Amino acid sequence: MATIEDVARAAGVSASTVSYVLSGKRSISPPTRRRVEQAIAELGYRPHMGARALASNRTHVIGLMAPLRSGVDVSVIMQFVTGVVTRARGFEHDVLLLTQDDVGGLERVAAGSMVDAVVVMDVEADDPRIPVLGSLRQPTVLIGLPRDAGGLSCVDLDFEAVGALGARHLADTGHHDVALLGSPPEVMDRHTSYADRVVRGFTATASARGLAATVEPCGSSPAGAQQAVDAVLDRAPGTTGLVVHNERALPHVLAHLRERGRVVGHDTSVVAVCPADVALSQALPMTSIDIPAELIGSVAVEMVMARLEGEQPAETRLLAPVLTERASGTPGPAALPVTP
Amino acid sequence: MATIEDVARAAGVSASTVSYVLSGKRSISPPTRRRVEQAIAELGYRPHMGARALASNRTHVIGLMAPLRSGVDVSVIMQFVTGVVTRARGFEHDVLLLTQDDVGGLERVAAGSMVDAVVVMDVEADDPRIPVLGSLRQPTVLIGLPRDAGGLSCVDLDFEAVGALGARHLADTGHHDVALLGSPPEVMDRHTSYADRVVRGFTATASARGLAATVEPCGSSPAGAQQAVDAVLDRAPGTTGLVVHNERALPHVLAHLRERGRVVGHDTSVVAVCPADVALSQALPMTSIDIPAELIGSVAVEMVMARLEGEQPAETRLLAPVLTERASGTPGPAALPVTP
DNA sequence: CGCGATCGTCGAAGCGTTTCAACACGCTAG
DNA sequence: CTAGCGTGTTGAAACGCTTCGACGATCGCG
Repeated sequence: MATIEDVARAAGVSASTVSYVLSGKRSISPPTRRRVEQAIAELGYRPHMGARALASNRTHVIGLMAPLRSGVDVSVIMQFVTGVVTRARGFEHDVLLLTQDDVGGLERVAAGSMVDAVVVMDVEADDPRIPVLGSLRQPTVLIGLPRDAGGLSCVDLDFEAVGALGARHLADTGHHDVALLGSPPEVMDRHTSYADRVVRGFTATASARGLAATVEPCGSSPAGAQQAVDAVLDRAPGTTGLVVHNERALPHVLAHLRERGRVVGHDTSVVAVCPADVALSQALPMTSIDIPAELIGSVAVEMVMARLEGEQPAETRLLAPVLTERASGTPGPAALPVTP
Repeated sequence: MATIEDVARAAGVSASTVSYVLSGKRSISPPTRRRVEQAIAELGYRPHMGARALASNRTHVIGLMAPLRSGVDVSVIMQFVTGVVTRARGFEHDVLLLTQDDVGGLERVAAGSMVDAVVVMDVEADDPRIPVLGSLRQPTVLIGLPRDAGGLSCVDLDFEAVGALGARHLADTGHHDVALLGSPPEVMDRHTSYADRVVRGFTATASARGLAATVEPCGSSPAGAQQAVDAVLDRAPGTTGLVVHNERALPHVLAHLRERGRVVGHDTSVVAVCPADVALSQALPMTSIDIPAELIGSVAVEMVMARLEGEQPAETRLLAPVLTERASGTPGPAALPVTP
């Protein structure tokens, strides 16, 4: 491997000059710059990142902690990761991947100076990683909204607004009896931040609009979905509008609604909360509230990068949800007052 | 941050002694070792990985190139990644994540000595990354089976055996008219290695067993699945046994078979080729040939690690597929010779 | 015409490890 | 009693880069 010295020699300059050509931190005369650049090209020189990190205290790597256990909303996770990696590359950074359960890993890579900054996904209401993150010297951004961010920056979809938007849309299209099929029971019980927030937004807006609202957790398996649908339809048979916030259960919910004689998009409205591609790959194109996971990932990187330059104060950014109408929506009873 | 010098001072030894305690490359007397370990604990010392990489030429990081574009078999990809990261941690290594399209990234991280080794996922029959990988000084393992590995090591599920196993199972359970619903047309056309191999194994074994076999690409969308099912059933209405090798299309294939009056697990046998968790989360628990993605990922790491120590010759490992019978299988006509 | 400012370049001092050669010490064997 | 050996420890030299301070040259200006 060619070193900076080799390049310097080939270009007839000193190593520091080469370094300045590379970093642009000092002005270099055009002819010198040209000679250096040519030498770099000829030798195929690549700076040794370890040496660079040692000298400059910058690794050009950011750590990303992602929930790799398969199961929950895989495609959302992939999109987060894609957003993070892609945006990081835009800042000339690479991404070191940590698994969710490897809590010690955060301390390890941070204290070992393997990363310049850290992004953590899937943060829960009372996340045990928050104190750890607070003690790192690297800037940190959380994807998710913990109860107490402990002075850390956060970014997330505004899930409370998601719930509200779902309820509002159903109300606006004439539904009166509505239900939210939420996350799996275990997620609900864990009080994963987003699950609670959706419920809160949904029930608040439903009651403000005078709707009769039911909330039911919903397992991701066919059986779980069936059970949830049954629970809602048995308890409130008049339900005509549903918000479904469980990507994996969605197909099974649709299937079971059908089995119970409901025709989605005709006598029953379903609003899915999921990434657009998932909404489109159902049996019926779903009216949905998008989870812009890739965008959130890239915003997270931007925030963390900003903190890597100047000292920014902690900040929380909640992205406004957007609803797209597709085939699974239909006017509810109140929209057709004359029909019995 | 405490440095190795701080630790040395606190323990009353030299820096090199601390280094040897850490690496175990030289014997250290028990009392000294104890003092050093205590100093490390007290100071919360963590070696600076950049410095270590510079001095030792080992980063303790492996590069992983993964197809992050969401869409194709997300859960399989996640499981690969999980397998790689988890196993790498077992070897005290971390994982740097590269996206599939960032071909230059390979050269960048390798030449910049950011990684000790590279694992590349989703390798195609004629993959443009192979020549690049061949020129790296770091050991490399491909997940997938290119036409010409160019002297690189590979690991993959034996997809030819998968196709054969599917056909054999259907033959053994008495089916005569069988079909393979394969990957999406674009994947087939790209001659992605595994798609071709499944087809080859399936048709060869089917014809060896005297079956009438149809092969049909199958898009992942509801429409694509429907079309594929229609194509098979229209062309060969007597088909009673299906192998489906498309995780995303699977639910739609099942739904459409049902719409066409087929009762899977009763008059029609379906063997899914997919990870076990996907097989279990269908409307009906699927008889399936597992794609042990996590295992493959961890094997890839083991291979690359072996190459990091001694010089191993290139090697190709194909994992034997395993079929698990569940509810979607049923005896075919030949198994009931007396019934008309 | 001389003076200070500006520009481009350089030498050297780190950055925090690893590792090699060497050394001190206490033993054993001759 | 000493030569020789093994064991545990050390000092110093890398590793490849960044960056600070300094220096000579060039320039504008009074």
